[in-house]
Amino acid sequence: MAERTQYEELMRQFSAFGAVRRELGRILPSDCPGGSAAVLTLLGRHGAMRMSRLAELLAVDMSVTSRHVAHVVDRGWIERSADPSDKRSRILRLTPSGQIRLDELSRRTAQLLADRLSDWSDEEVGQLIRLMARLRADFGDCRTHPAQPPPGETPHTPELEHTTRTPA
Amino acid sequence: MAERTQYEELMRQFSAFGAVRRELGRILPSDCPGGSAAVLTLLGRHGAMRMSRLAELLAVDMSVTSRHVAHVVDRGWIERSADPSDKRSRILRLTPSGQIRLDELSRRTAQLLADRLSDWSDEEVGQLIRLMARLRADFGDCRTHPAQPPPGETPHTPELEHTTRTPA
DNA sequence: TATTGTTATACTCTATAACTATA
DNA sequence: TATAGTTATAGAGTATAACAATA
Repeated sequence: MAERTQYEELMRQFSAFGAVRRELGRILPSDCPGGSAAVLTLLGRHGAMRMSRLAELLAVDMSVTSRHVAHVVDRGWIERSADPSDKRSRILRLTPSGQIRLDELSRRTAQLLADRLSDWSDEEVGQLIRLMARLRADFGDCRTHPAQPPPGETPHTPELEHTTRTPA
Repeated sequence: MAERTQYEELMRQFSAFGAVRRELGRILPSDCPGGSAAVLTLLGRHGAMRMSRLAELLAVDMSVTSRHVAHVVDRGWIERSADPSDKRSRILRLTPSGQIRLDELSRRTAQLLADRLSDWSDEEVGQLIRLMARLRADFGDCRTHPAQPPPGETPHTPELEHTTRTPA
């Protein structure tokens, strides 16, 4: 358990991290914004999956996922096929052209990181990865355990949710 | 210098960090979005300053800073007074009501972090702070050293810039 | 002419809500 | 009735460009 001033400093670093995020976003091709890149990356890493699973991995609402996916499908980078076992579901899968796109993105990103973090040791990069993974885990299931809303405000999720979707 | 797969993993963590950011955003009062909170925090930490300095600390374009500041001024949380030494400039300063708002935000944020990171040691939180600060430094001056733009794309900043503003 | 700041416009990401189709 | 997914709409954040006032 850390002290309050430490939490304030951590919050400051979180806020400043936006600059890193934006810088990484600048190397994306104009037809492949961040949302599309995230979809390609997750499909590349985890293989074919349903929309709901992708929404969970992206940690955003399924409506958002649907929009990102539509953009990527339009460009032919993934295919959206029917799930024979449940006709409501759709299975997402990288196409060969999507794999090429992903490889290119991956190469470009690694290049930029290698450039900016040239004086970081392997161990230091690993440390940051571990801490951020743990951070994510401890904040994980954000949408299933909503924070106490500000007084006078309506909570964004009225009850415990076990899905990553808009309440009906 | 780390390996490529490590950079890809790091990128994945960066991407997933969005969920943490959004969760932290959910505890903000509806009249104080993230941009306003960042303005208050930086003025509280560094004291009165000019727009250009604030834009530099926020690491966003001055046009964005201007918008955030206008929102905060409208609510009476900061005052925007003329700089006697340069009539083009404006000095920003927290008002007493802004200080109260900031204290409240700070308290609420520390509370959420203390809750989510309850099993992190003081040392671990410090480690994350140090690594993120270094990350920010190594990505720092993003706008003054633009990354190589994608092939076939126009660079966002045509030349080396030494200010945080839209090229005229 | 160059600099400080503001405003108008456009784009991305996100959430909520309403809707369709299937279970 | 509940679930998977889509679409419409609204709000926040950001960047670029054009502009006004001052240096």
